[in-house]
Amino acid sequence: MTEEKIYSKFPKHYLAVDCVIFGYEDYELKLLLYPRGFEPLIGKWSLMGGFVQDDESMDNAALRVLQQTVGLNKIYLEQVQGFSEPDRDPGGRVISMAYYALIRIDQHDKELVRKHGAHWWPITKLPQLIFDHEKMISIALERLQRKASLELVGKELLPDLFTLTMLHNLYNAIFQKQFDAGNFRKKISSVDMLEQTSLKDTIGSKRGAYYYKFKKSQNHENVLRIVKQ
Amino acid sequence: MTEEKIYSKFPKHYLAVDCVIFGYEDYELKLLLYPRGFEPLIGKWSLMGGFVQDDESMDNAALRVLQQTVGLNKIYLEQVQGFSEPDRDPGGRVISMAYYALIRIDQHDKELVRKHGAHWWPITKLPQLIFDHEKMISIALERLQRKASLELVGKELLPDLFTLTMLHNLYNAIFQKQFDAGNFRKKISSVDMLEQTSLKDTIGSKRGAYYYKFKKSQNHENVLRIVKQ
DNA sequence: GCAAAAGTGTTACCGGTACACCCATGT
DNA sequence: ACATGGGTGTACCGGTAACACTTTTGC
Repeated sequence: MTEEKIYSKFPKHYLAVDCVIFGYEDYELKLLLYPRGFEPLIGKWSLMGGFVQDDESMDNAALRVLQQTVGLNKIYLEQVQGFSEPDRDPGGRVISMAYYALIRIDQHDKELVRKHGAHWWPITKLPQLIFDHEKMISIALERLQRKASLELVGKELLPDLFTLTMLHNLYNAIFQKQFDAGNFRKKISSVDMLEQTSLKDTIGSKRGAYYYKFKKSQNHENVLRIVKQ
Repeated sequence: MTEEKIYSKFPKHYLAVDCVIFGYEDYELKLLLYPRGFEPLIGKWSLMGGFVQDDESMDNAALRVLQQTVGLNKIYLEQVQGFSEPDRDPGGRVISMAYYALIRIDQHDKELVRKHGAHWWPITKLPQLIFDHEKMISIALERLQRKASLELVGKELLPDLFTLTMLHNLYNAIFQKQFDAGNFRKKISSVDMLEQTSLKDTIGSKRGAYYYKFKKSQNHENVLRIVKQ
């Protein structure tokens, strides 16, 4: 019994993935946006996306798109939500699955990104976007915030070595608020996930701040609760 | 410029929705499952599903499927996650979006359900299921638990009038644990969402327990935190 | 010495938890 | 009267938030 025989009376649809690509730079959470490369709405700012192929899962489609656009292949990725209003794309009936990705701005392939005309936008000053991409971003940000409040993100957004102040600033950027420095520090120390190194950052401060790194064996029992849910 | 001209070089896919239908009865959280009606794996237990049509969103496809299978048209519904492994369905390449629904077991069309051969299964004693449906269920349950810990579910699962004990038992069933009765009661009272009626349930107890109902204007500011996230 | 960032300590308060206790009523 | 579930009160404990304070170093 072939596929055609079984399901052939049902309609088929174009299926896309759209990636909300988060990065962190200059005390700001940023998003990588692209000028759309084809009609309709060619040239308008857009999330990077692509169509799902026959032999790949949506996760893999998103990874492939990211590989092609930022030149990285080990990327933290999370499914966000499906978008399927019949008229969401004026170019045709396309169902899209939104993903969010976390990447290190300093690690991605800048040349590749430049060639596409892409640009890192601060999350607080986004341009107008096509279709339902703004909605995708706002839900993706909520998801990132939830993850960050439970899990200690940073591994995906900061350099291998980082100071607690850098982590603190990252969290301020993610939640758009000022966490108390002392309390934040204590909270972080209470979960046993970071390892102090003997190195110090002497650029950002006079006294110097110890660099930390993530422990190899992540202890997933210890959950943070940076903000109340 | 027609749809064909723009996107025609990309593949199309079958797109389905599968519904995790939660109900509550006899102190247990239950799931409505169906014997699959066609090959492959005909007769095996399965979530109720259906294919997305050209002119409907996935949400509407799920609502249509629910309408056709339990005979209700105002149903609480939430998207769970997309499933797209190329080989997840041996009958063909089908991407599926899982949804969960909350319905009142006493309100649905029992005759319609019986005709389909469907059965309400306690969440603790599920049969083997086809494809990745067990995964869909476990994620849907997590989502339901999260919603219930933040929002006070009950409107969708209990009768219009209910006692605090009934709500307590519902929460015990959802979280598979025993909440302290006194503390549960206080927590519920602290969020201003229920209205005490003058009626009493005199069947379940000798003293009698007041019936409550949900207030018209839900105060979404007041969030519960039944369990820590 | 002073400014500036790193890092520690202190305290008051709030909310969760455990559990004891009283209440109303049918038998 | 007593068993049963409904409903209330209390006391302890731990986490959180606000904020004062100390440390180190470059200028």
